[in-house]
Amino acid sequence: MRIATWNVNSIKQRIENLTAWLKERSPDIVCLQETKTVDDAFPREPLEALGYNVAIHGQKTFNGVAILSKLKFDEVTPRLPGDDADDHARFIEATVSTDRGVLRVASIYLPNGNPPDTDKYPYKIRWMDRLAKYAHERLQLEEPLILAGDYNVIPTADDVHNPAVWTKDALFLPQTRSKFRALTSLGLTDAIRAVSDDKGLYTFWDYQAGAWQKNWGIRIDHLLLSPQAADRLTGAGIDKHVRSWERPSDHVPVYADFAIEAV
DNA sequence: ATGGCCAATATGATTGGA
Repeated sequence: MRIATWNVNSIKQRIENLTAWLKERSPDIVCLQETKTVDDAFPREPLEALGYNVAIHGQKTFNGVAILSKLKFDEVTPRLPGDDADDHARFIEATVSTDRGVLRVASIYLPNGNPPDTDKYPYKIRWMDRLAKYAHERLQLEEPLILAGDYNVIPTADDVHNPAVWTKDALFLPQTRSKFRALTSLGLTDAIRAVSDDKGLYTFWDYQAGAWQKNWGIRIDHLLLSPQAADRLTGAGIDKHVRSWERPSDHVPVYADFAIEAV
């Protein structure tokens, strides 16, 4: 079972890159973020033509998440619990059936939080608290659980080209990193860090200032695994080459492989 | 760190991204 996450920065602008990458990497389940469209306008057909079931939770203009799955969905649930007034489309969870029982996958688009001196930062922190509460509850189910998405968190100084530049950014502030550690400390494993201690593993390069050409990247897209998923992890990687394609997203796909099979 | 981008929106200047 191969499970991936990709912030596509508009599903409509990225549909050709997405289908090309799906053919190349053949993931079984894909979590998408920043689809940036209402559900009625989501391009389902080219994805269904490749054998994917499509679960979407979008909104006009901004945000938007989706899950693609070659396995049939058993349950699909949009919205992160904990704040009924939060109308941003940033979370969708689905379950599928496997030889290890229920496999639960969530596609997550955690708020950016910049600039930190506005109400955007406390919204990010509250969202992280809600995510930790949700994760704590889900972990008690003792299922294979994968929380995959754009976390907008640079976990450590090894995950950014020049840490000093980012010290006052919402993605790297001490409180942000502390909240991320609180999340992983519940018992979640960062799939990429389970397979590599290398520096320079990035998932995002800004469109501006030649960031890609200079490799000024950051690692902010993560797959966090419950113990029951981490125990079955066989590999993980970042498809960096996708950033060099025509009309790229500023993020690239991240994937992990598991010794878990469809039934 | 920024000279340099990109996407959506009743299409022209703004907002959001990270």
